[in-house]
Amino acid sequence: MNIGEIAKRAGVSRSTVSYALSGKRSVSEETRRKIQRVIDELGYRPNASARALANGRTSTLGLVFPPAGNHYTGMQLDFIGSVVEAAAAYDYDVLLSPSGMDSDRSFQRLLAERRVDGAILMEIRLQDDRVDHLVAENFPAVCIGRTARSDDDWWVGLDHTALAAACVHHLADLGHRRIAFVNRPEHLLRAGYESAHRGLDGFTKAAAERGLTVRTYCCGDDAPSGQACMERILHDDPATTALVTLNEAALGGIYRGLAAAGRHVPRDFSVTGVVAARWAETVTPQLTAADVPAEQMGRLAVELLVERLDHPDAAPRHHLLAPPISLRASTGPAHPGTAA
Amino acid sequence: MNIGEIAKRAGVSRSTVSYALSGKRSVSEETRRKIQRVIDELGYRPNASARALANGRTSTLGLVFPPAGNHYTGMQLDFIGSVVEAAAAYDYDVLLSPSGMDSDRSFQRLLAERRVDGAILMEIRLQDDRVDHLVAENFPAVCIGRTARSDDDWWVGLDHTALAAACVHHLADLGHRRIAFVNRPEHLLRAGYESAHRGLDGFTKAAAERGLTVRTYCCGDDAPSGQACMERILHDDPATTALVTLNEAALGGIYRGLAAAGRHVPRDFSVTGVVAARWAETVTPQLTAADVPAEQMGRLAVELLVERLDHPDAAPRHHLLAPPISLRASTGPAHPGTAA
DNA sequence: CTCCTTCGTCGAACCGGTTCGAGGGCGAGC
DNA sequence: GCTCGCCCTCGAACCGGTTCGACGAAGGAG
Repeated sequence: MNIGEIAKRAGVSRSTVSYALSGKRSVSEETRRKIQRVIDELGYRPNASARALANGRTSTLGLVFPPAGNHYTGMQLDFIGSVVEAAAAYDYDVLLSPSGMDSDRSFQRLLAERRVDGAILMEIRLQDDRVDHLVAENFPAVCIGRTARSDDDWWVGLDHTALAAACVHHLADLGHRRIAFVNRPEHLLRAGYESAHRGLDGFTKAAAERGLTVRTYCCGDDAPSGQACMERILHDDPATTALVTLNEAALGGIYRGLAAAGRHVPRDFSVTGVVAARWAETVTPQLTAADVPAEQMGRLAVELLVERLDHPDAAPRHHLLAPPISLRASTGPAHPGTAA
Repeated sequence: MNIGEIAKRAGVSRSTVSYALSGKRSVSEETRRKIQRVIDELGYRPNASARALANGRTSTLGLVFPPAGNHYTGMQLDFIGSVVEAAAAYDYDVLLSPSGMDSDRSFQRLLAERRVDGAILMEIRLQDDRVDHLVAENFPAVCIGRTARSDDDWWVGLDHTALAAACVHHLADLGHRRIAFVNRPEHLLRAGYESAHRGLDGFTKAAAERGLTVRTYCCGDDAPSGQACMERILHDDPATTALVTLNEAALGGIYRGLAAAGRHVPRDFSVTGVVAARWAETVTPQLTAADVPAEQMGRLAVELLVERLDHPDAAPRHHLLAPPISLRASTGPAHPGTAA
């Protein structure tokens, strides 16, 4: 039942049981065995709440992500999985908190009620009140993504600017001159989501550098939106021969839109973007893309957070990742007849 | 800081502050306002661990799912999202526990250390030690899926037998005579996962009823495995004209395998199965399938669990769902020339 | 033989809430 | 005017651990 019960049955005091379990003071071998036997018999495990209250640590990490109203993307899901696994390796549990908006109830619960020792934030915005709030309180947190001013903060991020630019250069090298950009949904762009902004930035600058003609689009996070977006692209400029996308969930729809328009990938039209490998391999032809290393990022985020928890005064650290483009089957040279 | 600090500044006792917050005893309007002002000034929120210790409830639900080593399927991910959202509506947090195996460390933590008030289990096996254990302890839990003996238990499940059978009948009605079944990976089947078993059962019985020639396959949870499996199917019996699958993650590979073999869907080959709508819509042509209502199931699981927590002696309840087949574009009449 | 350590154990206080029983103040009823 | 009862409020105990200071016994040094 509780530690007092164990103590009574072992004929020792509560504190001795506690020391036997924690090893923070020496306990005679004989006493330790006596206690251990009682514990094994009763299947005793110390109560987590009591322990958390006494030593001020909950052994739980918070994972803060936007509410699922708009479905999760595969990338977000991969993050969740890898964070949970990595946390388990450090003996931390993970508490999920669907808190997109600033200072909402769920977020407050996590922090102010001290349910978690630290937090990992997903879907960061360039100006993010949640992050500002955490930084101001010096609360141990690590972001997956980074805000506009991120030098003195803890995060693991993708270099979306460089990745989008790499996609543009890849297409330009293949001879494409008129390309489109399919971004995340418009409300996310307006809200300032960093991947949407930096990706768009990288795309636009690289395209200007290479003198390409571009159009940029926002697209809902689902297949039907992807198809509609593809139709719009071909309607707006039928001479478009390639696109770059950050929108994983729209990918299936984009492919369908191309098929419906009679464009063969990659002969008539090239598609590339920033997408986790397992999703890039789902479509046919498989997508040439900068593979988002979601698992690695989740693991790194946990490692950083654990380090920050163990060394409260450590200097901020971060990892900026820029995976190379994996050449698969969705891009090819611009068709001479099609190029404008 | 803590309730004592609030009490001191408001000039009352700690118990009065507690009652003012909980409303379990009446507090004069004046005192209440005084306390509230101090709380607002200091931004006080009661410590969750202390509260949990005192009243024996953590306001947290555990979500037990298999470790991500084998990646999550879209369905699992939809469950996680909907469970978290539904739980938030009832003021519960959700603690994730990656515990596929019986009685492993993470599972023990949740239960024995009383980190959660109740648990939701995913990926149930026909004989499931975890479930037996929970039932034996009368621990408040709800399964997404059901064991072999499930009458006196709490669960939300899909009628996989009926769904697989419905798929078979749909194909038989279209004139298909030689069909295949693509199941979840073999190790899951061997481990006794209920969806794999019941789905296979329903498929086999319905096919026998209709006098169809069948082959059944296990297939890894990813696109490359799906493609390999498709190749095997066409190699083993080139006259196969349709298949039924429970394996969402393999779907993209199955389509690719068909394309590689020059089989057009649905003209030359029909594909159907049990898949969440948003994934069925991702492939081209869109999949005719029994749409797994993942969101509804997650919500129902939380509702059942909350009810069980509120009424510890309530009789077991469950929901068996059998969504109809949504006709999309991946099935068609057996081609006269192709049918054996 | 005495003094001083060291080792093992214990009791008590504490973490920050909740809850119970008791008691003070005040108005109503007789 | 006294008593009864109600409304508020308070102090103390409790939830189940951890941790600190103290203390008795055993052992080594002088």
